Formats: sequence, structure tokens, C-alpha cells
Amino acid sequence: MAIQFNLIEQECKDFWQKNEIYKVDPNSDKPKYYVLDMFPYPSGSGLHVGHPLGYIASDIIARSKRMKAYNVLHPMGFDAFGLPAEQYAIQTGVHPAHSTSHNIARYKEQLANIGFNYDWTREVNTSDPSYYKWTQWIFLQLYQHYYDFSTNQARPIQELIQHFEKFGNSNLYAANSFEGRFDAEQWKSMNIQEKDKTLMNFRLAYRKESFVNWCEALGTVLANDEITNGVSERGGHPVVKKSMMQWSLRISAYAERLLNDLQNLDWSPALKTMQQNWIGKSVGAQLFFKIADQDSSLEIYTTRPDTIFGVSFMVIAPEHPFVDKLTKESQLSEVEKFKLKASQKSEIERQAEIKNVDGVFTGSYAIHPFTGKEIPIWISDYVLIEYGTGAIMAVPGHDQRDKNFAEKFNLPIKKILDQSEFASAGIEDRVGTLIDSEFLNGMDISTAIQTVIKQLELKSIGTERINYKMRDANFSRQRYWGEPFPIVYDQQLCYALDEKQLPVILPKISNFQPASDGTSPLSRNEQWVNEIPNRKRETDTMPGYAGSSWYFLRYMDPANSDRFASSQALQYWQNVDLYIGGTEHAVGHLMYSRFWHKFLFDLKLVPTNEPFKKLVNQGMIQGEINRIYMMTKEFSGEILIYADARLITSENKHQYIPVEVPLSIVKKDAEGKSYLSLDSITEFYRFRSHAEHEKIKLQQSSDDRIYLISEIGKMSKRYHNVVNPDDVVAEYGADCFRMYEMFLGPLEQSKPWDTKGISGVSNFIRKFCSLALNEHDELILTNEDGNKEELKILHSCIKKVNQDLDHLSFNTSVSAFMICVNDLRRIDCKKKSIFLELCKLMAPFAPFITEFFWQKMGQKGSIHHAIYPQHSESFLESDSVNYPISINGKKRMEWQVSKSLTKEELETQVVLLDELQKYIGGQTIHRMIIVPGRMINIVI
RNA sequence: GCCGAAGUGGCGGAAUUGGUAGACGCGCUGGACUCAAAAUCCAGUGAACCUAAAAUUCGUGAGGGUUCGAGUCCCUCCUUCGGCACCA
Repeated sequence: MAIQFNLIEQECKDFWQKNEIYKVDPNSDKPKYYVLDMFPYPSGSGLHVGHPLGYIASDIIARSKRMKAYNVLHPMGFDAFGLPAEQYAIQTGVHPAHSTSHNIARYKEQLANIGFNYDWTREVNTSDPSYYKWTQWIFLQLYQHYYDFSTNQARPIQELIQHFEKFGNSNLYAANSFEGRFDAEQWKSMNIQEKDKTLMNFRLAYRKESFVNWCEALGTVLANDEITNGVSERGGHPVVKKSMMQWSLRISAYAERLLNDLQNLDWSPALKTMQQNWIGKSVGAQLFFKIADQDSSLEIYTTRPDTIFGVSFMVIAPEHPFVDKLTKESQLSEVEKFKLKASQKSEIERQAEIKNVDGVFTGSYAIHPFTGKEIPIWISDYVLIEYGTGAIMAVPGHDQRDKNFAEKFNLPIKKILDQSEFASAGIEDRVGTLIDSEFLNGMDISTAIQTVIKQLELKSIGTERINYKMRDANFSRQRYWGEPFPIVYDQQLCYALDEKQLPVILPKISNFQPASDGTSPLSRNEQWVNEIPNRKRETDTMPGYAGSSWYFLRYMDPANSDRFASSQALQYWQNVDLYIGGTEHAVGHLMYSRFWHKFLFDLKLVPTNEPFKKLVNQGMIQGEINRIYMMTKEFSGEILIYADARLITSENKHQYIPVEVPLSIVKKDAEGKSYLSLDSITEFYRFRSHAEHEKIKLQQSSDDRIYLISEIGKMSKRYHNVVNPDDVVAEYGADCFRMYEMFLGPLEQSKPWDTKGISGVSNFIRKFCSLALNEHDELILTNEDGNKEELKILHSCIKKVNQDLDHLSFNTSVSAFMICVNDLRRIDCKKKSIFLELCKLMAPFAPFITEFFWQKMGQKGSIHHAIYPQHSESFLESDSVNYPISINGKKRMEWQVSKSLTKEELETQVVLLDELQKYIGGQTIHRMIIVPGRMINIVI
């Protein structure tokens, strides 16, 4: 018997396509179920075996839901705008549109090989004008709305203008970045430019100065991951923070709702915690410290107003607007030096230097609001301009970083909490009684906080304030390959284009190098920039998360040219029931999508408040990274020397560097250790492109093996350990590949890929086939009814698999199938009624082979439209129980008895068992614990 | 530094409310088939002790605790992985 998997797979694919098996019926009266995968960025390297893990899981769920009579939406598309395509274009001149569509074609081919049940008629592509028209449209809505805290929703900007006309900006509860007050008359007297500038501080999409990573040498703005150790990854050029006028989205307006609504989501607690931390709500006080000898005050934010009598210095961020004002003549050169140093530091660098805080004294002092004492004002980069007010009161007695700083610069450290009752408390723990704090003495911390805030309010120098660490999202990129903004400018103003002018098509260009001053390559296309008379187009483009923040809505109605999706479609599909994707998007993508979705909900454009009801993060599939020891030039001279890992000791280790060896040529010994044989050494030389005449020496042990160092890590082109699913599918079949990926372990967990292990699943599928076929591939099934034993085997599998589907525990389902097939083979079951049910049960996991048998058994239609098996408890009942019997908690024997025995009967009979006498041996039985149906424990 | 997750055989992992630890699979060992190999099938496979069997003891990162009973609950510690925006 030799099943031709490739043949079957092709036949099935043709059959499914011809009969539109996976086409979604938009007019169904069945309940809906929406299963979504995080859509991929179509990168040039194609899919590796790690990518489809989540897709297989969601595919199984989609198929099983369909068989359970749901109308299933299970689409796929591409997040097609992005930096890699642009960088590739810069290097090769290939237009991103071209490379992207090429990559998409490759991805679709790879996905098709694995047998996913996507309805491809619903495919979306974020770089397609018919799609990004609506990304631009949503941006316009954000631009035309502001956030009203009194009704807690987004409102049209027109309503805000009406309010200004009546009341100015008083009695206004709106999210804004405006400072100062104006009344109705002042508003009316503003010129159009001033009005526009004022409104900009309220719009949900607005322009402001924000910082970018600027690399002078490359003449471009860099993303965080293009920077390593403060210098550009390409070329190692210095990078500094540069301020540019850019678009932002006022996501902070939604902070409270984004935080509260997490409660009702079926997401993992870990993921919710990550989002909570990102939003970072804190309740504290905002207060002003008067500056000595000046007529101004320094505004600070603190979550610990109770520690106000412990303040011994102030710290402001190097970017703080007061820096110049506060710096005294004598400190000027020191401060300038420090500012320069701080601007060159990357955030990663700042992080690394927690223990080594640095700073400089301004020469100025602040006045303590209660004691009137002078407090020195310092500058340090451990205070961030983006958080709070960019200035803090330092309490070195109760804050670790403040303490580190005080110790370094010899500043006083004052304890204002008696923590003697809490021996294990650290200095930052919020326990203890206030001491040395005037009117706060003897209070506990929360009373002290309330009291201080009351006093601050009485003196009108402070108030309670809720702060979020979440910052508004930068929405501009100085790049080509993204959505153009529907925005134009004249000398004074910024204008939103009309809806009818959408989409603003991204023009074709041929030079992908950044233009002057780091602007996007688009700014070089003057014809496009000046297309609208007397106006210039915005030349920045939108970031990657623009298109991905709403794509799940487009799948509901992908071809609609009048709206982003029809209200009927939105009403029917509501939101995503199950979303599967990687942890790398745990914060960014999910937070932005929730924000956009809530905004659209406020505008009554979507019927749901949250986009993703249930969310699961799949783990990574890791690869094995193998390296060989190569002696460095310094020790080897001109000869290239590779050494066996067994010869490396702690003494000579520094003479070698490990270099990567491709996984494909690595051999394994009996213990699973990696080595190169003499043959594979030759292949390795070829891989390293060593010419014949080069002098290469091997340092070997006694045998013919060169041992390697091996570790588990990322699967990546860079480590030469990528396994392509196409190859696995070609060798073992798609069903086997799917089941093996699931069999590897729990979906959420990361686990290493090991192609060798696949033979177990491959054997299983062969055994499964042999239940129905003889060696000539002929059906050998009989029409008898299943007997009690067969039905018990089948139904325990049905029960287990259904339970596992509910818990997304696919690895144990695959085990259950193996056990079932092993058991059926052992009793030589050849009954059609049993096999047919098993096929249906396995169809979501192995869609090809089960379809093949379905057809071969003469069933109608597709197995994927059959009804999913449900177990019947009556087949599982057994009339005896196998009790484990323990003495003092230690299991000593098993005891098979009738299930009908009562607890009392068990108790009297068990002590008479012969096997137990050597343990009991006449000793008194103190206690007997009997859990009927489960276990017996005798305590002596 | 902070936050999150996880440590179970040689390996991936199972044990759904505290109740027979190691299901299922890989690998390995032995056997059958074969001239031989591959493939396939059968058996064994946590460790120690023992010629073997049986028995016994140990055993879920380490150490304590709760319990008749702990991989599972509590405390302390160690290690690994993932995330991060030094968040006042």
C-alpha cells in the first residue's frame, strides 16, 4: 500500500475549488463564527515552518465550527506596506509594488500547499488603493473629530467650534494638548490660522513637533530596530534625536476605556497585564515648586505626594523647556556638554545604565512649598520629557533611582517613613508611618497622600491628577512605501481633502533614496506634490499599523466601494470570535486596533466596542543553531583552522570564534549531539566558499567526527536553519505536516522544530489508512454495526477531541487519534460505521486524507460539510473500577472491583486483601480515605 | 532594573477540580523479515540496587511548609525564555 499524497492533495484542492467548499455565504441564517489569523507581512524569504503554526490551529477551529453548523468567516490577506520592501528597493531598484506582489504570490502558493480553508475571494491587501482608500477615509474621520470626556466619546470638530463660539474653552471636557484660556470673544477675533492652530490641539489626528531618530550620514530617519548601540545598523553612523513636524493620533484620549474594557475580553491574563502596563495609569499629584529668584514655577508630577518632606533635590529632563532659563552662567558649559551627550543616547542605552545615573547641576534652586527651604535643581536623563511633566521631586530616601543619583552626587538622603515594623520592606514599599514630616507625622501613607493634596489645593499650588504613561502615537513616516495622507497645505494652513478625492494614490517613483532633509522620496515627485493648484501635498506616509488597525473589518465586505464595509455585513459578523497570532503584536497592533475600533464605535460605524473577543498567542517554533569553532586570525596566522568542540577548554576557548553551520549538513550521534562527518566537512567548505588551494586545517579528536556547539534559538535565514514547509509537505504530505505541527506541544508554548520526529505522525497516518485499505489500496470495510468495545474506543476519542477543541489543546487531540487507531488495529476493527465517524472527527486536522476516504466510501458532497461527531456517554460507561490502593499515601497495589460497591463495602473488603497484609501486618488503621471511583488510601 | 511566562526521562511533551507521574510520539536496545541494508512488524526503555525475576528505595529546578495524599496549593531561592517606553 502506497498512498500518493500529492495526487490526493491535488484532487482535493480541485474538488474544493470547483465546488466552492469554503466560500462564505453572506445570507446565511446560521449563527456566525469569525476566526482570524494575524495577516502576514509578505517578506522576501517566504514562510518557514514556524509561520503556519497559528494558521493550522485556526484552520482546525474554522473547519470544526463549520461542521458544527456555524457560518464561518475565515479569511486571509496581506499587510503589504512596510520597510523591508522599501529597503530592498533602495538596494536593487525593484519597485516595492513589484517585489510585494511577487512575495504575495509565493506566500499564497505556500499556504495553498498546507490546505487552509480560506475564502480567498475575501483577500485584502493593505497596499491596494481600493483598500487604503478606506484607511485614508478613517484618518479623515479622526482628523474631523475630537474626544469629549463628558459623554466619553468622539464628537465632530464642528461641535467643538460651536462650543468655542459660545464659551471659549471654558467648561470644556475635551482631550487636548492646548495650554491657556480663551473666551468666546477671543475665539471670534482669532484669524483663520490661529483658529486652525488651536483646533489642531483637539483633533484626534493632529500635527505636532515630535522626535525622530535622525542619522545625518545616511540622510534619513531610522526606525528603532535600524539602530544598534546608538549607531545605525547599516554603516554604524551616529544617530541623534531630531524634532520634526509630524502627525500623531490622540490615543491617550481613549486610555481609560482601553484599560477598563480589557476586563471583559477573553485574553490571557499575561497579555492583559502587558496592555495594562503599557497604558500605565497612575493616580498622583501635580504641583508647582516656585523657583528662587525667578517669577516662575516648576510643574512636577508625583505618585508619592506623601513623601514631600523627603525632597532633597529636583530633577528635570535634558529636553525640558526650562533648561536654559535655569542654567546659571557658571554651569553653562557643563550643561551643554551633558545635553549633547543625552541627545546621542538611544533609549536602549539609557536602559542599560540604571545603576550608573548621570546628571548635572543647573545652579538654580526651587522653594519647598511647605518648609520654604531651597532645593537644588539638577538635570538628568533618567527623567523623561515624554512622561508626566518632564520634571520630578527627588526623594532619595524612598526611591531607588533618586537614591542612586543622590549617592553619586553627594546629595542629602532623608527618611520620612518609619518602616521598622516591616522588616522585609524595601525603601520603595508603600508601608510605614510618616515621620519628620510636620503636619503628616504619625499618618499612614494613604491618609498622608490625601492630606498633602488637600493642603496643595488650599494653597492653590497643586491638585490630584491621574496620569497615563501611554503616549500619543506618532503617525508619520518619512518613507515611500505606505499610505499617502489625504492632506494638502498652503503657506499657512493644512487642509483635509474631501472624501470624493479619495483614494490619494501613491504615485510610482524610481528613486527610492530619501530626499533632502530626511523627507520621503515622494517629495522629489514635484508633479504629484503640486498636483492640486496652490497646494502642496503631505509627503510623509502612514506607518505600518495604519492598514492593520482595521483590516479585520474589511474581510466582512471586501469589495465594497461605497463604504469600508456595509452595515449589514458589520451587523452580521459583529467582531472577531477568535484571533490567533504572535506575542510580538501583544501591545502595538492590538492597542491601535482597539483604539480605531472604539473610535468607529463612537461614530456608530461598527456595532461592537471591542474588535477581538478571544485572543490566543501562539508560541514560536524555534530552530537549532549549530556552530563550529574557528580559530581567530590572531592565533592561526594565514591558515584557517576549524576545531572539534571536544578539544575546546576554558583555557583555549578565547582563541576561537563559533561560526554558523547550515542545519542541512549537520549529523547527530546516538546522544543527539551535533557533529560534521568528513563528508559533510567538504560540504561545509563549499558553503563557506573555500577554494581548493586554501590552507585549511582540522583539529580532530580520535574519531572522524568534528563536534559542534548546538543551541535552540530563532529560526532564521541568518542562522541557516530555516525549514521550508513546502519541503516537508512534499515529503510527508500536508496532513502529516499539519498534525505534526500540532503534535509538537501546546499552541501557546515555544518549542523547537525537529524534522526527525515527524516519522511518528507519518506512521500514524499510514496506520490510519490501513484500517480501511488493503495492500492493493482497496477498501476492505464491512457494513456490520460497531460492537461495545469498538464504540467505546471511538467515543472516548470523540469526547477527548471535542474537549480539546474547546481548549485549543491540539497536541493531545493528535495523541487521542493515535490511541484510537492503535486500539482499533489491535482488535482488528474493519467496520465502515466506525471508520466513517473517525474520518469526520479527524477532518479538521487532516482535511485531505479524510476527504479522500469520504469520496472513496461513496459519501455525498464534501466531508467538510458533514456533521461533526458528538460522543454518547452511554458507550463509555464501565461496570468495574480499577482502584489504586495506597498505604500512607504511597501506592502499593491496584484492585479491580465492581463499580456498584458502596463506600462501606469497599472499606470492609479492602483490608482483607492478601497483597496488603505485609504492609498492614496487624497494625492499627488510623484512617481510611475512600474517594469512590477514584482511589483508596489507608493510613496506619 | 521592571513586567510576564516556564522549569517533568536522552528529546518533544501528557497528567482538565490536590487522587495510579512519565499518556502519545521521537530516539535508543533486542528480536522477526532479509544474502545484506532500508522499510515494516513485535518486545523493552525514569534512576539506583540485583545474574535475572520479584521486591525495595529515590524521582516533576533547589529548599521548606500545608495535607491522609502535592508536578498541581503556600513561602524562600535558583535557572531559562519572552516583553519593555529608566514611567517618578
